[in-house]
Amino acid sequence: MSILRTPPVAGTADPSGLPANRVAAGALPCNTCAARQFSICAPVSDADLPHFFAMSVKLRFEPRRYLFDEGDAPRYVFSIASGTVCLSKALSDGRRQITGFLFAGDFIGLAHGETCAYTAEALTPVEVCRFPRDRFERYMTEHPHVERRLLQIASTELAAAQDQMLLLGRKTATERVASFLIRLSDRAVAHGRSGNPVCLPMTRAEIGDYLGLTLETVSRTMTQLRKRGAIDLDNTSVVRLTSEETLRRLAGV
Amino acid sequence: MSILRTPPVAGTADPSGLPANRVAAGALPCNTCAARQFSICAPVSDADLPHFFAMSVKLRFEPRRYLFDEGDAPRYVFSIASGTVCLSKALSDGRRQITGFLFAGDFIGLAHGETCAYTAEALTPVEVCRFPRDRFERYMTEHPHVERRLLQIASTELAAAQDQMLLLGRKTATERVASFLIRLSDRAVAHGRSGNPVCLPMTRAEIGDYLGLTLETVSRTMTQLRKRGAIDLDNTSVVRLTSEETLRRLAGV
DNA sequence: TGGATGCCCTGATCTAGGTCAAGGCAGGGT
DNA sequence: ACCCTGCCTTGACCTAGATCAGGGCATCCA
Repeated sequence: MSILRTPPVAGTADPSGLPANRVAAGALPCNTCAARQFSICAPVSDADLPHFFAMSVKLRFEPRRYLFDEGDAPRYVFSIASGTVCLSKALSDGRRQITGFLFAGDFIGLAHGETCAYTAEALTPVEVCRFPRDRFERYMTEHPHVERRLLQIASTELAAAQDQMLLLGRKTATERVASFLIRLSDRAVAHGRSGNPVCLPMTRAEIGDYLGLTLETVSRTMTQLRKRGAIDLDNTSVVRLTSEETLRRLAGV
Repeated sequence: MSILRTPPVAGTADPSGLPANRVAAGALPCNTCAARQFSICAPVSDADLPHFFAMSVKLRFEPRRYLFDEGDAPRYVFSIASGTVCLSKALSDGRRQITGFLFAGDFIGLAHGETCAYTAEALTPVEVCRFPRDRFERYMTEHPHVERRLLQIASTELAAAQDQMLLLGRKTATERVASFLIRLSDRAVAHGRSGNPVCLPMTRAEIGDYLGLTLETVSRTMTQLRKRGAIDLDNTSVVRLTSEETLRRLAGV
């Protein structure tokens, strides 16, 4: 696995040219960060934001780059500013399970023990704020609001994981794909974007690795949903939900 | 679903006969609770234990009783003192996925939103300490050590959930059953008990609902593991791991 | 302009595990 | 002593989805 790991590409997010962790308070990029309100930083007070921000470095990862790999020492935690990341676990023969797709506002760094429990890979160009794990934990200890927020995040993640177990253990291929499209749509709405033309910033193979199916089955199921009048494909990565009701029924509760 | 719900049976755990939440500090059942060191109460200081304990009621649930049901208002959180509980989610047609088996020391109450996200059912006679959710949260706010501990628990649960997604999405039936037996064995060891004759306090159907298989496949796979020399069945609910190495190999990483 | 590459779709065939059915065995009640 | 019930096992058969294979269509680069 770790052979596949590629080093991160340093970002250029701070237009001031100053080192990312030494920015004047008034010019904090956080103030214009679209992901802020959905992020771990949401409960950080304006007064404390410079201090919080000072712990971080903003980085950019190109598609197919790894933020970290299963088995690495967990030195950092991340908050996604933009782009799509997938988390995955692999078996030694190459079979893998994607455990989640993450978007702007999502936090990466839970569930690690002595080593990283999963791989985090950029699927699109990704911008993240990266925090050293130990400093982040110290900060949390001193700022219970942030710790409380992280507990909420963990709790939400856990509920999502349980939903996914139900999907993987008991749903049919049609139900899986329909559920997946609905979740993406609902998530877009929750983040204030349109839920209807749903963007799929991942390949059919990646969807398959998320849904416990092969890419062929994902593809076949998509055309089947199209023929049933539930969706329409503008191109392979933009899905219009022509009948959300049909889709929700096919998703099977 | 909620039709199935049965009311809890009040416990008789406190031999003093006093109401469970009014016990003298010196006589705290916590002091002799075998589960204490593995529980949410582990980080509670001895000095604070009476206060913590005063929030709780000790209850006993008989097999097949529900602690709560998917969709209920989440009024309580629980710490298991003894017995086995399963958490599950169901589809409207009856298919269900067990998302976890819980034992002495485990905490129940994460991952709920407005309503309970899953059903909790006693598989054996179960003793729990039950805390009102709101009082428990207030206590946490005032005792960061407990909140920190809950975050650790949530993080561990999340890692386990991701393992389970890999199992459900990508492992074969043999790998699933072998992984399951190994996990039970490892967990017993982690709790200071013997890892080798593994007890299965759940039925084949329940194992199937946990592993995304049918009870027939679980049964067939067990006899296959027996024929391969990996395990031996003393009776249907006690498994001896005759070759742990074979079993770990069959579990596939 | 013409490969080369990466994704996607679709058809033919295969198989792991599901479904259906029958029988065994232990424990509990009368 | 007998039945009933719940659980487990095993056999015969079936099917959803995997596997294998081929072809299409963008995008990129020489």
